[in-house]
Amino acid sequence: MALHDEQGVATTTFADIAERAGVGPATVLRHFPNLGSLVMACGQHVAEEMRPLTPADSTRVFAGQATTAARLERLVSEIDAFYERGSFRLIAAGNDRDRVPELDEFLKMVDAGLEGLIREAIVDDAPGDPLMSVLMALCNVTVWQRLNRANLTALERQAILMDLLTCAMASVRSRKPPMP
Amino acid sequence: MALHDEQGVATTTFADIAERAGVGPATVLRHFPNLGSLVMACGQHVAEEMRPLTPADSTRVFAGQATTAARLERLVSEIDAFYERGSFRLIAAGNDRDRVPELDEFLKMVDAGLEGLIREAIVDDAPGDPLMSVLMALCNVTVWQRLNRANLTALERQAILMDLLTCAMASVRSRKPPMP
DNA sequence: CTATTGACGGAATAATAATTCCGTGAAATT
DNA sequence: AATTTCACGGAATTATTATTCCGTCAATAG
Repeated sequence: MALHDEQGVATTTFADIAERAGVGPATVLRHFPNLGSLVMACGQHVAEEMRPLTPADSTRVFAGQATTAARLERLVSEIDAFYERGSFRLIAAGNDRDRVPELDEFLKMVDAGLEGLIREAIVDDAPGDPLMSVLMALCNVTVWQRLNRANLTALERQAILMDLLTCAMASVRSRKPPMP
Repeated sequence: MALHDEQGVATTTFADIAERAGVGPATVLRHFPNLGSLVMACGQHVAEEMRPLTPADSTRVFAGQATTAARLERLVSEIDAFYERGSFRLIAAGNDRDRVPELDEFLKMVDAGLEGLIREAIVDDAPGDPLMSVLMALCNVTVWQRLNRANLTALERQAILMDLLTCAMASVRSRKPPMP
C-alpha cells in the first residue's frame, strides 16, 4: 500500500514490493499470484481507512434532520471528511482504473455508495436522473481536490459546496417544470 | 493519435504504432526517438483539433459583453464547446500525466489558458485566489463529463453551469467581506 | 529424535517492449 | 551511367518485469 501511494499502482513492480517487504519476489507472488489479487487484498485495508460512504450511513448521518437543507448540510460535512480521508487514493486509483479492473470495480462501488447517500439526503424532492448527475458532478473528488487546494478553511469549503448543491437543485428544478 | 485514443498513451507500444502505420518499428523510432518526442508531435495536432482556450480568445469571446453575467454566459458556451471537442483526450491525457511529463506540461498549459480566460470574464469583480479556485473546480473537465453524461441538452447543460458559476461567485464573496 | 510439511527466496526462464544494427533499394547528384 | 545519400525495416540485442523452479530451513507432527 505504501508503494502504491508513493508511485502509483500500475507502475509498482513485484520486485519493488518484495524489496520493500524485505522478502524475495517469489514470496510476494505466492501470496498474490497476480496484480489483481494484490489489489483486492490492499482494497480491504484501503476501504477500512477510507470508510467509503454508503446509504447504510444514512441513519447515522441524517438522524433527526427533518429538512432537505439540514440533511444536505450533514451530507456535505460527511463528504468533506470522506475526501479528507481518501481523496489521495481515489485519485491514484482513478489514474489506473482502466489498467486494473479491480480498481475500476472499487471506484464504481464507492461511486454507487455516494450516489445512494445523496439520494437519501434529497429523498423528499423526488430526485430525477439529471439532478442526480449534477449533484454527483459537484461531489466529485476532483472538485473537492481543487477546493481543497484553495486558500479555504474546511468550514468555508463546506459552506461553498453546500451553496453549490443548493443552487444546483434550484437550477435543475427550474428547468424541468413538473408534468401537468 | 488513433492508437492513443483507443488504448491510452502509456499502454501503446512502439510496435503497435509501427504495425498500424504499416512500417517497421525501427522507422517509428527514427522519427520519434522516445515517447516524449512522439507525444510532443501528436500534441501539435491534438492542440489544433482541440483549440484550447486562452486569454487570447478574450476579445473574440467577450466582444461587446459589458456585464460580468453576459461574459460568463459566453464563457460557459465556449467551455462547453471546448470540452465537446476535447474532453475525451483531456481525460486520457490526465490518466497518464504522471507517467509522461509531456502530457503533464500540456495539461498545465491548457489549465493555465482556461484560468486566464476565466479571469478575463470576471475581471470587474477583482477575482481573489479562492474564487478562482472554485471557478476552476466547476469548469473542470470531469464536472463537464458528468454533466454531459446526464440526460441534458447542451443548452440545459450550459444553463446549469452558468447558474453554478454565478452561485459560486456570490457564495465566495459573501464569505470574504471586503477589507475595511 | 526423525520425518514431514510448507513457506521462503535466489536463480533461472519466459514474456514483453525498447533500442540498435546493418543490409537493401530508391531517389538524388555528379 | 556511376556514385552518393538516406530512409527503410527485418533481425538481433538489451532492458525490464513477470513467472517458475528447486534447494533450504524452520516449525510441527509422529
